[in-house]
Amino acid sequence: MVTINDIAKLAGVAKSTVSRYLNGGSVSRKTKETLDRIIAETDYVPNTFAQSLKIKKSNLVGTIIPRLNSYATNEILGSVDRALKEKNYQLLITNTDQDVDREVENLYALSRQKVAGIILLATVVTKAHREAISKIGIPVILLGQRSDATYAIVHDELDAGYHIGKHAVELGHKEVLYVGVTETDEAVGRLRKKGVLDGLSLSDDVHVEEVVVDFNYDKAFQFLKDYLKGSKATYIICATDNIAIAAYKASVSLGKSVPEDVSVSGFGGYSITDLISPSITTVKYAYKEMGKIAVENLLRIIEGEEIPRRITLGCEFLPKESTIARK
Amino acid sequence: MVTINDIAKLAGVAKSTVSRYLNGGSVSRKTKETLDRIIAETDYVPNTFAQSLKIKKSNLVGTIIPRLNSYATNEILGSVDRALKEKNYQLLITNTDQDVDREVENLYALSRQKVAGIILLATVVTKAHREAISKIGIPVILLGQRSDATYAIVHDELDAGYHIGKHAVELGHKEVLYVGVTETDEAVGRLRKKGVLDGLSLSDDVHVEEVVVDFNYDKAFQFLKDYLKGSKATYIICATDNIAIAAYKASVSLGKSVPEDVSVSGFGGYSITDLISPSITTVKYAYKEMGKIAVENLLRIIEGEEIPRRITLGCEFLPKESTIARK
DNA sequence: CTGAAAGCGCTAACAA
DNA sequence: TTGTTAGCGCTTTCAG
Repeated sequence: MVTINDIAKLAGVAKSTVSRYLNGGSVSRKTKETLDRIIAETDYVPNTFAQSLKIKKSNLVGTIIPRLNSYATNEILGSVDRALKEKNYQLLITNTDQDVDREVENLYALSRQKVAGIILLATVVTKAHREAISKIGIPVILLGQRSDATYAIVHDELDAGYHIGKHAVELGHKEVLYVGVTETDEAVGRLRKKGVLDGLSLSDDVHVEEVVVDFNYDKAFQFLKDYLKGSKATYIICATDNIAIAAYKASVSLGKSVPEDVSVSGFGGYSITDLISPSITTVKYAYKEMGKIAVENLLRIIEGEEIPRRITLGCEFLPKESTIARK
Repeated sequence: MVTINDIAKLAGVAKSTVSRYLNGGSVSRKTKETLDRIIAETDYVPNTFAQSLKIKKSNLVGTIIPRLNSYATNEILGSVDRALKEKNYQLLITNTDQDVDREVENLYALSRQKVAGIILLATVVTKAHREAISKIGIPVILLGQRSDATYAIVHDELDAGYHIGKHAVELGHKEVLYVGVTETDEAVGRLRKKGVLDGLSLSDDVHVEEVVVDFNYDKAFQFLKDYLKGSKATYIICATDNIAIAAYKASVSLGKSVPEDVSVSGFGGYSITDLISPSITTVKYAYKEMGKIAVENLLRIIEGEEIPRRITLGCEFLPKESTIARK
């Protein structure tokens, strides 16, 4: 391995000169040319550990995600990655497999790696999270959940829910089933549902039934396949697109057709909602934008600038075949 | 920031003793207890840069992937991550957005980060790849493509293709359309197709037409929507599940029903093949196993052990509704 | 513009 | 078992 010392010797200068050259300091024209040549010849690359050890920070940005195979996660990660690359940072991804404790563990693990900042796709924010965030002393941006513990970028869940609730009312549905997720998930479990109920309350004779399922497609499907037998709902509002697809499949398996017998909608704007027939009504979130803004702001915090503690991103209502009869 | 020196002073021992304690060397019972306490009190964590600088290797393993939002990638990455975590390694993911040049760039970028090893989900292996691999002097495992440049774990593409070809023949199809991808992709473009043609040749009066499309769903769909107008094929064999879905959608948009008018199948075993109706006949690859073995072997190489240069993973043929009339 | 020297936090001989 | 010492490769004063 060739080091800065080797380069210095080869060039007949001190290593501090090489360092200056490397970091854009002033060097004479002649020294620059020699160094240009020698570095090219030797394929020298600085040792990032030595650099980081010295300057006490790395070019790594950590992310903590609940799972890899999720449309939302992928969209966000993709744009985070792109934005980071532009700024010469490397993405360090840690996956928690939906285990909340591991979110906290990873917060500490990433701090040990001395990442410059952390982007946390949180599901809940517990006391342990707050403690970790304050303890590690590294900028953390929360995505999808709000908390006073740190900066957060969130979707407008209330508005998203409201769109769907209103949609159901406008279509004249009276029996609605809301298939939600645990309320410990503040954003998806509580706010999204609240928005839906707000929208539904535009009419006073809508009857709403509520159930809670797992985020996981298979589990949701297994549950609904049974549950829907006893349901007389004409509109099933699901808290995510995955659950919506499970509800659709479950309905079909019970001999009901969508949207003729029962309407189904989700949230998220996953591309799969267009791939199946009928296409699924949904609300599209600004995942790409979220990732981009997260990076921009994180780097800003790292530079010591101020940014807003809360940013709320808009969403887009996309009515499709699953709630509106096909032509 | 608390360092090993602080701990040493607090405990009244030399830092080498602390280091030994940290790395499982022998320390007296008494020293151990003091250190236990002090480290807990101070929340001390070793500086990974200093460690890595010293021992000249990191606990990072790099991966290079063509894109994030792919079922195959996610499956592999998930199991790689899991396996790595068990061994106390961190995953560093770099995304190339399908840009082959960036695969090579990332090889160098990862070597600069001094990753302990690299798992490369390659699409092609060019001379530049080979050069990079030999230059960086870091173990590289290739996934999905074989090359004499380094270790490789691949799917049994020939067998997979053969299954599908044979299936078409057994169903009595005479007019088959093969929708493939570029042959620069050795595994998917060439071997998979070869397997299919081998299978089809079990009958001598099958007529095969071939076209090449992009891996991208939208692009494939746009192309097929037009192309299929002039096709009289009764079975469309697609090189990936995504393309199969595009072919299915395109067929439907042309008023043909699947599988009554035309059969469609893919490769991969993506979960979406079960989500749409009709479910899509496919060949399931051992993605999870691939990731797991990749990690096991990579760590083995890092430890200096020998492993086989080539590993071929089996696949599973899954006939479904898109080629076999629904009950 | 350049060089000498100190030191980032850690590990690993080597001696005691 | 423990401490001393010498770096790992780099950046950064501080003199020159």
